[in-house]
Amino acid sequence: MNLKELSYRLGLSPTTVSRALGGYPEVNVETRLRVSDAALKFGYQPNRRARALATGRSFNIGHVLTASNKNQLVNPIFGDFVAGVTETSGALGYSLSLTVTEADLEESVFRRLKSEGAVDGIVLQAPRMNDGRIDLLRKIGMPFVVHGRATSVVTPYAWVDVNNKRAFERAALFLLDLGHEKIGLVNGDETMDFAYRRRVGFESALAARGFAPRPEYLSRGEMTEGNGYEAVRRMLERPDPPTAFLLSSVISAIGARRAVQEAGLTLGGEVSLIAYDDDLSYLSNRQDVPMFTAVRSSVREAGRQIAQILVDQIAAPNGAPQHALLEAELVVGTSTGPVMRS
Amino acid sequence: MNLKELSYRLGLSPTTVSRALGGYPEVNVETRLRVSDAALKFGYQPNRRARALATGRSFNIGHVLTASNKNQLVNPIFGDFVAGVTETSGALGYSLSLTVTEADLEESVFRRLKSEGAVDGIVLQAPRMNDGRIDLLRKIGMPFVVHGRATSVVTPYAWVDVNNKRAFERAALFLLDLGHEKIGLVNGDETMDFAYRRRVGFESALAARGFAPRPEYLSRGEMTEGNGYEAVRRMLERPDPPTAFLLSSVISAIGARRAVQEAGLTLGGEVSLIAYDDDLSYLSNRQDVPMFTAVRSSVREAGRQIAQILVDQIAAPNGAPQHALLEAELVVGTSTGPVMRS
DNA sequence: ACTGCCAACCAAAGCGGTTTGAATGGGTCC
DNA sequence: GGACCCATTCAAACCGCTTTGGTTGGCAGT
Repeated sequence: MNLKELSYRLGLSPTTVSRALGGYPEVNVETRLRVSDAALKFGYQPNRRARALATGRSFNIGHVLTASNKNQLVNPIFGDFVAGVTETSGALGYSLSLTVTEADLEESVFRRLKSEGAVDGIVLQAPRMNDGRIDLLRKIGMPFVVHGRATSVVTPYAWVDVNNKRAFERAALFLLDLGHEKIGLVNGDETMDFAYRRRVGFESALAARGFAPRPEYLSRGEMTEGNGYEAVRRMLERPDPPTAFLLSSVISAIGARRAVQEAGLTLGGEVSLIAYDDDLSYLSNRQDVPMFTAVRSSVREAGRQIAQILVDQIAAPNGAPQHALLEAELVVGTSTGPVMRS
Repeated sequence: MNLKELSYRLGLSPTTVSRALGGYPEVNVETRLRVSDAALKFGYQPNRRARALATGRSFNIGHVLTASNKNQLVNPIFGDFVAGVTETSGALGYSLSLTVTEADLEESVFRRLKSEGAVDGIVLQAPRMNDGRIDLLRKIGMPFVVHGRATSVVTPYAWVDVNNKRAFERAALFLLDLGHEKIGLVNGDETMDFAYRRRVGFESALAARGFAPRPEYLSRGEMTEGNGYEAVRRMLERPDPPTAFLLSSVISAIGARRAVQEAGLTLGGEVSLIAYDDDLSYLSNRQDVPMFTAVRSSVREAGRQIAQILVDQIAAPNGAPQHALLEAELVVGTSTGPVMRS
């Protein structure tokens, strides 16, 4: 069932039927009703491909996954993030279109998506501190919203980010207030902007209490269970081990918990731990009393806001770029306690 | 830059340019070269929307996420699975288009995707034992491939599945051979087909050794860390606790590990544990000696195969439905050991 | 009765490709 | 020299919708 067929059956022109369904005012109320009844009855849905061609919009928003051979890692937040984006974009009539590429081909993929007209806008994930993708997208005129920010990009762009600096500052101050002076930071890959900001927040808290950061208490890397385990194990093996840890993800925190337990120590006792919690659905830290004390911000909610901003941006490409800064909440769980003097 | 413009600059008709780029034989070699050079030079890419309309194909494959209000859970394998699908489908010229919907609206979403012509085929995830979606998709003539199977659907359809029965049978036999007679099964939601098959495999192994399944050693539910923890904790609190556990996912296995450690027991010592490992990239169990003894099959690889089969199916909708049964490997890690008599 | 206006509807021109059916022209064969 | 073929190329139709720029006819105003 297509428009021509439907309009023929109704004894109307395709124009009128299209307008009736599109909600245009120059259609008689009675006619509009007749049309929408018939559309329902015959199960008519405008063909998306034809609509896309006629309107010049694809009703797709794009998201590019990069997977180099070295790094087959899928971002653990991917699922929840995408669920959030899709939830909102879907309600606004857009679907999310995924592409995978080698990391070094990402820019050519953006160019292709643009010249093919495959997507109307792009969601940019995991910006690095100096991320060339932002300028590229602007240059080729592709609407986009960044999940995160890129410190060294100065021209304005649309973004949604968590206040990572403040979150880690608060977390560190919380530990310092409990008397912990030796705090290990198990950070993400610090070429990533969020990881850089987290370290800045951490060090700013230390400085506020008169402490200097100690390089041997810093670890950076992919946020996997294994890396969390290794980092904490190594630091605990030091002659002067940290009494507390700040972890960049619940996943690495799980590895940290393993290392702590293997060392015969207990969380919330000899060792305190605060994790950054993206509120992933399959790794819930939302028990009555959370297992991990955490700074928490829902990555799913970030996805929702990004979709909304992106669709706005597509509708008004020349409007001022919107952005949103989400504050993480500090939830106290069982993994922290006052420092124990030995 | 579009076809008309490009052909004008080349002094050729759109027809010839289109054919030259499309690789049709009736184009002079020299002309073809001239055309592809120019296309490269001007950065010409056929407009996807126009191509879609002309060919009647969208070059999208669809995947529908369901998220009811009760169940906001994102399948933990989602990220890796989607990465696998996209990897292969992308290489074949298809992108993956995601939609989210309330679970009870899923069928109407399928119908809409069909009548809108938004996607050329669908990847169906997480089939239940009696899954109406399979018959629906067949009925509306939408090509699809199922990730998993649906026991009570008898008409043939395309699928890729792991031999879940065999995997759990082997895992259980391995534990039985170590002398474990009291084995707890922490299964997924048994309305899901894979979970059902896993239990069948488990019980078949027990039967082979002359044991009957004990309902108090069975737990079913979402495969979260929390559920793994709870299930194992409860079973360990029994007067006659299991000496070994079979877990349906590494995520619940992580919860299980927590419960075991809290009970003051050690994995591979008083308690053995085997997990089903989907080989998720952010929860790697691929150390030199894996942490968890596991039956392992890469969900990403399954995604790749599904994409290939689906694209084949789209090209030849009337061909016999292909399928693939993947065998899981049993990898021995540190979480299992012979039963300890008390 | 004539003009002007407005509500309602429609024909036709795109959108940018692919594909059908035909045209062109040089070479081959007899 | 004429018929035939084949290799190339092209004009035009088509995919199914949106949108521009009318057209129609009834009614109010004078």
